[in-house]
Amino acid sequence: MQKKLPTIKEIAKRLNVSVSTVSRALHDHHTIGLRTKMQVKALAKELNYEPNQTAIMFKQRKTFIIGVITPRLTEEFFSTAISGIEDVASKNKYNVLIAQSYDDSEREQQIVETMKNSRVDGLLVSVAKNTKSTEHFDALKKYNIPVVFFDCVPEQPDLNSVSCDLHTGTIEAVNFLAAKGHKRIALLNGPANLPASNQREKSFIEGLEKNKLKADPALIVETDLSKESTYAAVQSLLDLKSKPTAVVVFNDYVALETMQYAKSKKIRINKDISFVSYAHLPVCNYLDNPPLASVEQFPYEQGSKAMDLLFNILSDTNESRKPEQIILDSKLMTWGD
Amino acid sequence: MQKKLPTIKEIAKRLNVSVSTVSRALHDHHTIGLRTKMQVKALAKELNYEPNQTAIMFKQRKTFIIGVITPRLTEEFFSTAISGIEDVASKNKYNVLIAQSYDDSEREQQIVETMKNSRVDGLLVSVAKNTKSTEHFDALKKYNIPVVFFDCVPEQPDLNSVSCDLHTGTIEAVNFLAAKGHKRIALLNGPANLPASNQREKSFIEGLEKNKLKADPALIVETDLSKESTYAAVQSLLDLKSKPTAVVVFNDYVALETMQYAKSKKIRINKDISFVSYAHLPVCNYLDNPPLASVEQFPYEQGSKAMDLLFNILSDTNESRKPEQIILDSKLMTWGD
DNA sequence: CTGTTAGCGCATTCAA
DNA sequence: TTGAATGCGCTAACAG
Repeated sequence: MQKKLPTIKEIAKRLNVSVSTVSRALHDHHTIGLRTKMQVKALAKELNYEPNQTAIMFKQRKTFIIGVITPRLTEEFFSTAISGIEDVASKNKYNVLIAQSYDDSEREQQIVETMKNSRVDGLLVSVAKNTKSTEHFDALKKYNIPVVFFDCVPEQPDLNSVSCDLHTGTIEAVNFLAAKGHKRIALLNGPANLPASNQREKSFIEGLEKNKLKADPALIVETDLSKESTYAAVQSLLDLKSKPTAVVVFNDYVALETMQYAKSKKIRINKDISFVSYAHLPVCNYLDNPPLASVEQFPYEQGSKAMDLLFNILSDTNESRKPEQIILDSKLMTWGD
Repeated sequence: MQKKLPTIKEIAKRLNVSVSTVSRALHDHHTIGLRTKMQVKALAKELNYEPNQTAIMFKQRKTFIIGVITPRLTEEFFSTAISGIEDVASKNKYNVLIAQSYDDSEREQQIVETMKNSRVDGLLVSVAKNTKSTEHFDALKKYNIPVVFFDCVPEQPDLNSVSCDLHTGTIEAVNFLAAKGHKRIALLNGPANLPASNQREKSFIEGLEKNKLKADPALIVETDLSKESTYAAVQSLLDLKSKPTAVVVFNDYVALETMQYAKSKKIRINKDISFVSYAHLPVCNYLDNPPLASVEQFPYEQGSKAMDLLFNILSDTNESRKPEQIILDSKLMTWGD
């Protein structure tokens, strides 16, 4: 329970002026006398007056709070994205409320409900993996709470979103390997039901074709992202009569497990088989054998741009603004300085 | 700007009852007729009525928001701690507002100000490295906003805090190395002005003594945590006539750099020189040569216990509650399953 | 330039 | 069991 703090009423009483005068003085309203303004400000400072934000939220129907929902914080991708969000938000005097869905659609739905009730001014969401429908977000429209999706964006038109197109990076990855002379390049992909997986596969095949390599279906395998599933997928590649000499892996985490497993099978990393991945985690810098390269998806930029977009929407008086999809290009990068 | 939503007044009008009746009905107040209660609830559901949290915050002088300030989110330690906080908070219907100080004391101060103005019910803080004074937190007492510090706790009595005592883990670390036959054990410590460094050094020396090893001052070196400084510190150890055979390193990040540098100097990791560290980052699992062991500081537990403590303080009617310092024991751990 | 007044949505005290 | 009235702190429309 908050303590009782000085209010404009208090200041008004002491100065024998009206509350509106005090309010105007504190806001540098143009219809205020310089003398009274000075007096009011002086007393305000003396009393350590601070406007009661909750009263302002209530009155203005505006909380200056942005809600952010991500699957988890501990994944560096998301904490970096949130840093981007927070930096932009704080520059605009907004606060950031966070919650984790743990990739659980139901929990996500519940969080949306909470955020709605606490009257956030807007929402930034990277959806849970198993979120298929966007119904629980549609409800927010009725409440005039704009949503901007980022990174993991629902497959649906007419949404505001910021995402990173994996196409360029994937093509670069295949080019990179092809340039090194690899002919049999495998794709260790994520679950087929993820848009992220489809994008990778599509671009991967396109990359092969561009390099006049034919796509062998046996070289495209899939993991549900669990360790066991990844191991099985890798093993299936190793079991092939004609093994791949290079693998494009779903992301760095999976790549770490993949390489660990391969190593245990006496495969020499990046010699017998080369690896390229997605995410470009800084920590791979410290590996003895990191993937040769990794597709950067710019989480900080995604976060900050999503926040920018949300602010644009919020400050847009036009009610029926067209949804905007901002798409960044991914980029193949190495860990060299 | 929020849209106009159904209010209790609206429900009251439609049902030809008073607003107070509606309010009571929705709260299952005991002085309410069953019939009217049912009617009210039915209509509330039909209209999709949701109580306006901002009005409640305003009226009740309570926001159900907890502010969390950490140096940065991208460090897994902190994002894990925040997960602990968020899990406990959401179980108690509280929301979590986050902000990063980037280890800058001034920025931290500014954030405290913002949080104070947005009337958070309480604050959880892991202070910036260069924060010496706690003045900016003292101010919060006047506003009745309790603060619980965690992990990086100011050296000052009479604070509420949750921290992890490095003593046990450090002793275990030295024992561990001594048991492996190491006689010359070095400490690559952090900046001397950090409490965290002092704790390590004190316990380190105690550990040596317990193992009847004498502490050689030349074996205690220091890094300001920058890569260059770390390299220099490592080099100074390698330059010794009588090199250490084992090093206790400030944390895993520093250890990664240390080992990378040592490797470049043809030192065989954990053969020529063994390494033990602090933090126990999961990602070290994937290194070819992780430190042999690392002192776990239980960020999730620190976060959740700090949140628990804050709730206890918040629900404590007793104004002058004694400050409580909760101290967890650290623990030396390896990355083996 | 300044004062008066109303009202945001809700909980709550006092009457009935 | 219910209603009427009040006020939380602030902004803003309107009147002077």
